[in-house]
Amino acid sequence: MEIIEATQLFSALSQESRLATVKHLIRIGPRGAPAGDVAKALDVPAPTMSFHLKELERAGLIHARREGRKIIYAADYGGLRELIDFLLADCCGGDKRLCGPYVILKESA
Amino acid sequence: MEIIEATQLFSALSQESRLATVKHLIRIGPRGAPAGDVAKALDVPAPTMSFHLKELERAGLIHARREGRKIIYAADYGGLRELIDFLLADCCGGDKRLCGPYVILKESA
DNA sequence: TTGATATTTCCATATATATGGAATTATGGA
DNA sequence: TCCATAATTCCATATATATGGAAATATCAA
Repeated sequence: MEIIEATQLFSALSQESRLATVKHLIRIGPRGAPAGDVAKALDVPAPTMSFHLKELERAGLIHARREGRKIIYAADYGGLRELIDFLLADCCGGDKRLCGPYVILKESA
Repeated sequence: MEIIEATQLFSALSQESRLATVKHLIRIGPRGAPAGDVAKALDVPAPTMSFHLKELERAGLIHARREGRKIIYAADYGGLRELIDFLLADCCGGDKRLCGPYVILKESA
């Protein structure tokens, strides 16, 4: 992953509501949740939530689909894996002091 | 790790020069490098580099020590490990879709 | 159509971050 | 002391990000 792409991922996760959103959507699983439900769960006004959801989507950490009049957001596991892969492989270069307790069993996607 | 602490780590890594600095200092190893050398290596003016090094130090990703008239910066492996741990454990909660290829061999620090 | 619901876009405002030249502080050597 | 080196702080400026009310858009149901 290019360093510039990585900074965009980090930037997306550098805001409290957004990090909480990602955490929330991972917990919910692939089925996801409508924007309004996420806003309620995090106690954030709708326009603010909409802004943050767009940011996360732009970074490739979540994705959206329409279902009737609801827009369902769900975690994008690919984008999240890329970030973890970047930290463990690209950035840290398999350094034992960083990756010590983690072992890569197979090549990452 | 608290979600607010994690956003501070992500924020520190959300800037190109800073992420490159961390990568550079990890490569160099625990001995570290003086501020001026890092600035030259990344082709960044001294005051700008100083600003970014402070940000990284504040986040706990690097640390500084004086050696004569030089100030030596080195990667803080603890801070970096916390971030990886947060992503794999706290945030993703051991979700197979995210942690799939990684295995935690022992409890993290 | 009309109305209710779901979400987004618009936009003014506030706050935070990044940049780098000039001046300042700190250290060591002659 | 005087000079050169190393790094920081100061500060003006530029840019980016966050916030949320009001208005606009989209969908469905009666």
